[in-house]
Amino acid sequence: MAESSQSKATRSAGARGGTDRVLGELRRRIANHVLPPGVPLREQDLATEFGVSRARIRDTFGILEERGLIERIPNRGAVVTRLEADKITELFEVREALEAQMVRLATEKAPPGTWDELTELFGPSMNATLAENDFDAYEEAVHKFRQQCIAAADNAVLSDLLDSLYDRTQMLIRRLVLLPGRAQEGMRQHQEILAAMRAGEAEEAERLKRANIRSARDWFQNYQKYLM
Amino acid sequence: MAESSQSKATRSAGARGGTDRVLGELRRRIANHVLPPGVPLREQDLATEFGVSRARIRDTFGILEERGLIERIPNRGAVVTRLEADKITELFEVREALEAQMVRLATEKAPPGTWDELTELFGPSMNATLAENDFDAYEEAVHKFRQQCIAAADNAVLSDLLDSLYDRTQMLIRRLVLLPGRAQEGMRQHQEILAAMRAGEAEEAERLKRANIRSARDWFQNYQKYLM
DNA sequence: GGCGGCAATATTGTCAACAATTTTGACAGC
DNA sequence: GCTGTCAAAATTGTTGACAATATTGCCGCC
Repeated sequence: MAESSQSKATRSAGARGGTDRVLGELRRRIANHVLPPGVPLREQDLATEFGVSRARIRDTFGILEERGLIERIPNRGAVVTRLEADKITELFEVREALEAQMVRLATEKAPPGTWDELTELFGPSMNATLAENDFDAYEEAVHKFRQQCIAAADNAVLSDLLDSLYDRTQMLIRRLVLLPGRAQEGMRQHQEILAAMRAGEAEEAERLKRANIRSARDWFQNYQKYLM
Repeated sequence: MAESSQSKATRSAGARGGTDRVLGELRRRIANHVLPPGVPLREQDLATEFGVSRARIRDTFGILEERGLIERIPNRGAVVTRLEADKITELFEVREALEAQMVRLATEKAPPGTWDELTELFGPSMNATLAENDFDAYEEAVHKFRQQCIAAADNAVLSDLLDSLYDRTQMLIRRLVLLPGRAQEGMRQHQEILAAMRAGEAEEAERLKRANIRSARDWFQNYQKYLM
């Protein structure tokens, strides 16, 4: 995430000047629920905190709204977006398409050996870790998988869209991991995906990733009342 | 396009106040190359033209930049984005994933009979129209296909992403149609996609749509020097 | 003609003030 | 306690001025 935000700034050669710093920080806080859903955002307060003009904050708000992270209501201000269940379903449907493509492109474009280290990471030691309910290590592994695929896919447009989606859903994804049996299932799925990727079977890897996101969506729908 | 822009305004209950009007108009001009790539956009001039504050224009610029339609350079202003070949390739890769998902969802969600009228539209009379090099009718049919799929897919997040992508690529897509044989190929492909959709074969429809976008990308790459 | 220097001009970025709108708090009445 | 009214306070939206930065035009020199 931080890397992607940084790469965007680099790519635009500082196009947004001070906005990137503010934007990156607000994205982080919103994505992590440091600023939780429903919280109002005050222009002047943020301008003071970040030492920028109010105009700069308003500029940033435009971008945050476009990324679905906040909602602005005329004359009333901005609030951090609350995700409703139907919107989450929509996000999963889009995520399914984009992450499947990410995996497909990564498989097609990556040189041999790219996925060896990750395959080890998702190996027997991780199974043992999960048996002890250590979700941190699993989460970190999934994060690493994700980053490596994005890098290998080598598509900045896709990368940005995935980041944007992730900003909006990461706390939910984190909660999903806690559901009994979900992590173990996800683990198996990632192992299969990686096996297909190592074998260079892009279409199969894509199909498996698609199934992985669909199952996440199913878990969300089955446990919806505990998650929201 | 106009409908989607309108639906966004409705959904947010006027969240952006006057920004939507300005945003919609600038999107239209940029997408259609009324404001062609490379053209500078002057804040004060636009503020005067639209009768809004300069702050409102800057707000809109933030959004346009987030949608990839303009680039802003500190202290120098905004210009309409020029699409380089590698960025176009990236856009095609993303488009492939999203439009395939659009078609898949549309197939899964639409009631029987939804695609009958479109199938007729892409029928023998359109073949005859194309034989006379009447691309307008074909383009209109593809547009109608697209809109109907977006509506049937019933996913606002996906819809917005597709709109955003289309804004950025529509002039190129229009040029592609002119290439000798491209429209005829596209025509066949749409007929096949619609057949799969009518048969309720979501996965097959998706595969065919994917192939359709991939072939568009191939045509772009083969005729790149004539198109840019 | 090309280059450099410099002033004039244009444009963005910021600031402060104020208009417009909304929210909050205090109070009275039921 | 709840509701309505009204003033005070808070916040957004706009405006104009000006600082900061970049561009353009003019002139002189080689």
